[in-house]
Order: sequence, then structure tokens, then C-alpha cells
Amino acid sequence: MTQETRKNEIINTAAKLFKEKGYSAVTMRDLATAMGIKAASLYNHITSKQDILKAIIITIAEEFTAGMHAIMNSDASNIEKLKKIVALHINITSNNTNGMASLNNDWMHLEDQLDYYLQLRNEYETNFLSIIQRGISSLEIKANNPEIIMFSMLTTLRSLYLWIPKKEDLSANDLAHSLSEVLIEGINI
Amino acid sequence: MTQETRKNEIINTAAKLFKEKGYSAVTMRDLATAMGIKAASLYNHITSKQDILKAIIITIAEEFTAGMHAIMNSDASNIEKLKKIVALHINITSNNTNGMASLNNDWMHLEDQLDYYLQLRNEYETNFLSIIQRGISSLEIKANNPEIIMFSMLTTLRSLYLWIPKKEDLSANDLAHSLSEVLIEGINI
DNA sequence: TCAACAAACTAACAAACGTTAGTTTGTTAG
DNA sequence: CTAACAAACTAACGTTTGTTAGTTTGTTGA
Repeated sequence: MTQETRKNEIINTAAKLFKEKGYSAVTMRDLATAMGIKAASLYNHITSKQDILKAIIITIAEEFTAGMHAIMNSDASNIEKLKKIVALHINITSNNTNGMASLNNDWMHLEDQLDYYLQLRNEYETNFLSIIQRGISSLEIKANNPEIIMFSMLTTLRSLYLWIPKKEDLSANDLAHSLSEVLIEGINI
Repeated sequence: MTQETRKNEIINTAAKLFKEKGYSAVTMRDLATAMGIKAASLYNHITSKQDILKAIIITIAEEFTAGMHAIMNSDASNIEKLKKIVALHINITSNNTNGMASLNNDWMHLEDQLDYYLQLRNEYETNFLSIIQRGISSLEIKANNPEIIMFSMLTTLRSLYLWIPKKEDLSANDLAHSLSEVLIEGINI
């Protein structure tokens, strides 16, 4: 199923270019040059520029949705669930740093699929927030403003795509551990 | 000095549009429409699209540089310096949320000024990191990986532009206090 | 009253854009 | 040997892009 190699090569190359310059600044001629072919030849494999963006973003968004559902349905403590969320972001981002850049920066250029994307994102944030709120209720988590906690964690996790490629020496497990430590235990002695 | 009102109106309108769609996706005709004039009329006030981006980004980048220098030269403890950095980001971002979006997302489209921008950014991050390292040496800060601490704090602070406009009920002081709490003291009980 | 000026306009430009149509090439299965 | 097909090609299309040149309009200080 995950063959269609030529199409996937185009999508992966596009994701790399989108990360560097953003969706709007990358032309089909740029993409074709990066593939070593002519722009018109791209259309033997994809139907539009728009569809490339959709393929990149929606795939990842659905991975996050599935991962969050698994975490919600586990019987871990709320702090443990937060640590699982950290690991989820690290895993997905490690496997597709370029795609994560598009998801973060170019989601607004989804046309037909914009509403669907926003729905998935809202769901995700609602679940994230509810874990924090339950953690506060059960005295696992300090009674700070739960939205500030989520904002702080989520923006850090969403920016991992910028940082993971620079730190290839750090394994995913080590990174998950260190990041959970910083995000959850704090930095103060 | 800060008059030139018409030019500044154009720059501020541009920053708002750039936040919504990104620099490359905003056309001079979009900008003109938002100003209620024709595209050609913009050129009575600005010299190019590129110059608008430069005016937005470099101004803010220099504010951060000045703020960081003031903090480095203060005699506060390292933890207190980190709290001052949080306040610095909140102040600058509150005064120019739209511009912060361009700084975060469209810096790579600076052409002539790209090297200068990157130089300012590197300097800033170097200073940030050195505060954390000194804090660890002086036993103010837990001996976690200092780059992870900086990454986590800085990405949260850089994303404030997304979040501050949604939380107008929270004063800058309250936000600075809550965010310092979460970033520095942690969320675990 | 009139010169100066800020700020808008119309018209047009060459270049770059995403995309389509129709064709050629090389490989592979019967 | 040949039919089928994937994957490239050339050529062109209508549109949109940033920008320039030259002109008109309304206000303001001498």
C-alpha cells in the first residue's frame, strides 16, 4: 500500500522545500528542479500543488489524533499521560521533520481540507487540556492556569521539528526523558 | 521621528496580512485593498515589498538585542535574569503581535538583511544559553541539558504572538508571573 | 493666488505562476 | 514481437505577480 514510490518521492521532496521557504514561496518549477524533471512531468503523479500540501498535513494530523486517542484510553496517571504525549510528539516529529514544518506553518493554505484540519486540532487541544485539568483536580499537577501549561508544553512540542534535526546524537528516548523532566519537573532547584 | 504615518499604516497593515497568510502569499494588491487604495499607490510610500518585511522584522530583532543587553548588564541572579527575559518577550510581543508572526515565520525571505538578522539571532541565543549555564554552575538551576532548557523556554516565548491576542483579559504582569511559574518552577507538585 | 507637496489614480510592463494537451521514450508481461 | 504502461518530454495557455511611468486631485503655507 505504501508504495507508489514516485508520488511519495515528490511529496517528500516538496515537504523539504516547504520547510525551507514555505508553501507559497515554492513553485512547481522549484519542485521539479529538485526532482530532476520538468514541472509538467509532476502532473503525471500528482493532481495539484494543493493536493501535495493536503497529503503532507492531513496524514500527520491523523497520526496525532490516533495517538491522542490511545493515550486517553490508557489507564495511566495524568502526569504519565503528559509524558506519553511528549513521547508521541517526539516519535511523529522524528519520522517526518519536514512534514511537521508544513503542519505548523502552512495549514492555513489548506483549502478544501481546512475545516477538517481545524476540527482535528481543536479535538486534540481539548483532550490535552482535559488531562491537565484532571491532573490538577487529582493533585498531581500544580494549580497553575491550565491553559498556560498547555500552551507552554504544546508550543515546545510543536517546535521540535526545528530542533530534532540539529541533535541527531540524542536518541528519541533520551530526548523524551530530558524534555519531560524540563517540562514537568521544572528547572528550579 | 515616529510620524510618517501613512508609511507606518502600510507596514502595520502588511504585518497583519503577513500573520494571516505569510509573506509570500500576500500580494501587493491584497495589501492595497486592505488599505483601500490601488497597488501602484503603495509605491508613493514604500520602495518595495521586500522593504516592508525588512522594516517589520529588523525593528523587532533590534528591540530584542537591546533588551538582552540590558539584562546581561544587570546584577540580577540568573533565575531573575530568566524571569526578565520572559517579561521582555511578553512586552515586545504585546506591542506588536503581528510583527512577531513575521519575525518567526518569514525571516528566511529577508534577502539583503538575512545575514544581519541571523547574526542578531545567534547573539541572542548565545547570551540566553550562557545565563542558563551560569545558573547551573551556581546551583540556581537543575543540571539538565542547558540547550533543552533554552529550546523549551525560547520556543514557548516565540509562540506568544499566537496566544496573547486570545487572552486579552490577562494583564502583561499576570501573564509574566504565570508563565515564569510554569517555565521555571515546573508543573509537578 | 499660487507654488509645493502628499497621495491617490490609470495604464501598462515583463516575468513568473499553476496547469493542460499532446507526444516520446524505455521497460515489462504475455 | 508486441501491447500496455509508467514517466518523462515540448509547447503553450491564461492569470497573477511586483513594479514603473506619467497624471490628477486636494490641501496647505507664503
